[in-house]
Amino acid sequence: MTASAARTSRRKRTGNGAARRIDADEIGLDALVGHAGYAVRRFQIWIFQDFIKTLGDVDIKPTQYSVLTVIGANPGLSQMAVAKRLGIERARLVHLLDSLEQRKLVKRIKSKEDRRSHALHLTGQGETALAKFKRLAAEHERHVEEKIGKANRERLLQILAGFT
Amino acid sequence: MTASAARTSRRKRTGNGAARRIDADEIGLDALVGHAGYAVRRFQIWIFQDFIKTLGDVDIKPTQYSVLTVIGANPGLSQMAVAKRLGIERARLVHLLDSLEQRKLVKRIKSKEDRRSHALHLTGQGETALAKFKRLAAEHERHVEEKIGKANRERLLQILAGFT
DNA sequence: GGGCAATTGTTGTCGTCAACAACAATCTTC
DNA sequence: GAAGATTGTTGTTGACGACAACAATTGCCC
Repeated sequence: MTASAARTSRRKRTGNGAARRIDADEIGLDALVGHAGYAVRRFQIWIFQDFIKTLGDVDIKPTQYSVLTVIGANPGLSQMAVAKRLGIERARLVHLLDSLEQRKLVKRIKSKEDRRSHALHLTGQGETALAKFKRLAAEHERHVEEKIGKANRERLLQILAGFT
Repeated sequence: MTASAARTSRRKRTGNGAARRIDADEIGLDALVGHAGYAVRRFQIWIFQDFIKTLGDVDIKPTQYSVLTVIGANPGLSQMAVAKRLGIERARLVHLLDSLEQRKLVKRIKSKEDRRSHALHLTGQGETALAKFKRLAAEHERHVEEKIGKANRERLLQILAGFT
């Protein structure tokens, strides 16, 4: 049916149609190639793994990094505002902030304007730590460049700019 | 510090530095813009949601679709081969196939060459169903085109071709 | 050719994460 | 002031990846 059915293999046993011993890279994906979602999913897995590995020493994962970055750039934000901006549920953000607060990177300050909400700030430690995280994140970004090419990375960011 | 700190708001109360009432779209992302991983993650969320919605009537999710497509294009594959090719763990694939087999889309046939393994095939129902799924998936792909542009989608697939 | 390592499918556990629902405290609105 | 909305919190559920253990079977090695 497809081209892959005619390929050879380490232990070929063609003819009866049953199980041949084949390698993963000779399996045809057929319609799957040409699906943006599939390519994006695989790429996203790769990129997250590299991020986690590159920031492994400081134990910061992508979501934590995004939270710290947004708070650093917008001190005093409420949890609701951060959650909405990053597309995180506020229930999830609670635990994320619990962890970051325990590590003394972030502090929740009771707002006086709205006593329901917390104004989020980086601690002193948090600021210097974030600076280091950003350096490591830049290193990770260089890995992306090495993987797909500098120009392609630029183009990718341009294409997906509407989703930030 | 950042430009966003000087912006206005619905209920501005600048000066004391505490909580202002601000909208999500006026929060600066600072360093987050320019991170490929963040853009890709947001895009992937959007694209999966659209896929799930578009294939909602037939209740097929992206992973199920990828499994059916690979089996359809390579009949007789073992579970191990499918798992390796799609980057799914074989433990996870067990449940996926249980579900697809219950829905009479896929059948596991005991292989005679290697009695440990199962040769995976689509059923008759599975073939006609997959044809329908592919039509819906093509519709989803058109949504992607409308979102980012036809040329950009092509370029995206080209850039990420190495991850399929 | 007999024994040992590797592979395949399966089951189970653990930790992460998104999606909800419910709740108390507080704010907004009328 | 009362009713409804919002904020942070807690808890539950289900999907998912990573791992480990296991039986059945195969491949390999001496």
